[in-house]
Amino acid sequence: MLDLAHRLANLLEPWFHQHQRDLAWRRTRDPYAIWVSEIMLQQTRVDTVEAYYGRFLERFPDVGTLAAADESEVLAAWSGLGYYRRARLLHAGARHVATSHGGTVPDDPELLRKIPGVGRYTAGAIASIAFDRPTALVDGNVARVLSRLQALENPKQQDASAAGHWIMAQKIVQAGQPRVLAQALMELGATVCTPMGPRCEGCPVRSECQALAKGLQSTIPTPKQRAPSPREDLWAVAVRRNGRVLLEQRANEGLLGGMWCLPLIERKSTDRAGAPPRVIAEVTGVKVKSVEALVEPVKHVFTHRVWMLWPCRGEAAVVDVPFRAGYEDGPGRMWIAPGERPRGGIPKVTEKVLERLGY
DNA sequence: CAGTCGTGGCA
DNA sequence: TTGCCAAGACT
Repeated sequence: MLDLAHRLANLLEPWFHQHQRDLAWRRTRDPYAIWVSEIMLQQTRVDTVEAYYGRFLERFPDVGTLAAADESEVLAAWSGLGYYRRARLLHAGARHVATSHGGTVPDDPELLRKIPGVGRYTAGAIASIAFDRPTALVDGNVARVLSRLQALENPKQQDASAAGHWIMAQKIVQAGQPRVLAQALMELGATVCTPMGPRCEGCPVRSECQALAKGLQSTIPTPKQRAPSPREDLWAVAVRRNGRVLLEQRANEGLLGGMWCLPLIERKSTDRAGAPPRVIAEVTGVKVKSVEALVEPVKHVFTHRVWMLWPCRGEAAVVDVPFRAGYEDGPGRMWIAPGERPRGGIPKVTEKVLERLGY
């Protein structure tokens, strides 16, 4: 009698060959391309990634190109994809591989793990998918599949960090073709063993599923409770000068680190006519002669907070003074005309506000 | 180790 | 409309 891992492997391999989705990153065995896809896919839906993956690889076709690029170019290519630290870590990772491995992505999980932005999951994914090395990988999909298969009702055992999952995943990927089984486990979680309304009728491993046998397929894993997102009301200040508006690059650390945004100023319940000119001058270094507030705020929901951005225009007191070349105004400051954008990264939230303001 | 970090789609 | 959450890494 085969053990569970081998029975699962024997069921998953033919199922994956027949039912896998046709995804761009499955049409290559280039470890660099697979690495890029894994970083993009972190906490991000397949449909979203598909819009970025091809363009990114055209612009940065190999490790050397990415390593040689400016960070601003990388962030520009990542704009709109979110979790921008991933892009900066990927860039740092490319430089690490270029420097320490001569531009060749290593196949050893221990070495992969040393690449910036590559954690335990991604190291396992690259090793197993790109190099067909039997290396465990547990993401949200795999954790859910394995939790249901074994009817694990303890939330600590359900988490992707649970030791039991990594042991089981290791046994499964080495019970057949690692490249196939690694993707099959995730594909099953993404298309059949979904968080809500799992399609157990079409599941290749339903005969092995203890959750289904107990009728627990919809209650495992236990939904995690999240703290409510605090709401922040901010003025999004469009300081205008000669028809251009000032953008500033945010600090490298923290939310939207390194991205280009309008200056943001805390909006107190007392002021409604716009950000106080004195505060605008303090924050931007530009004196404004008048401020005009728009009526409707732009709502932007992050994972852990909600921004209510209140656009307001401030006309610079000094006009008709020529800009410097390129309209750059010192490091991290730039004046843009309507339809124009800085070299670097622009988050969606900035695009939303600029559009509202007619830029 | 619990918190941080974007965005969009869907029930 | 609101809430949930999707191929995690890092601190």
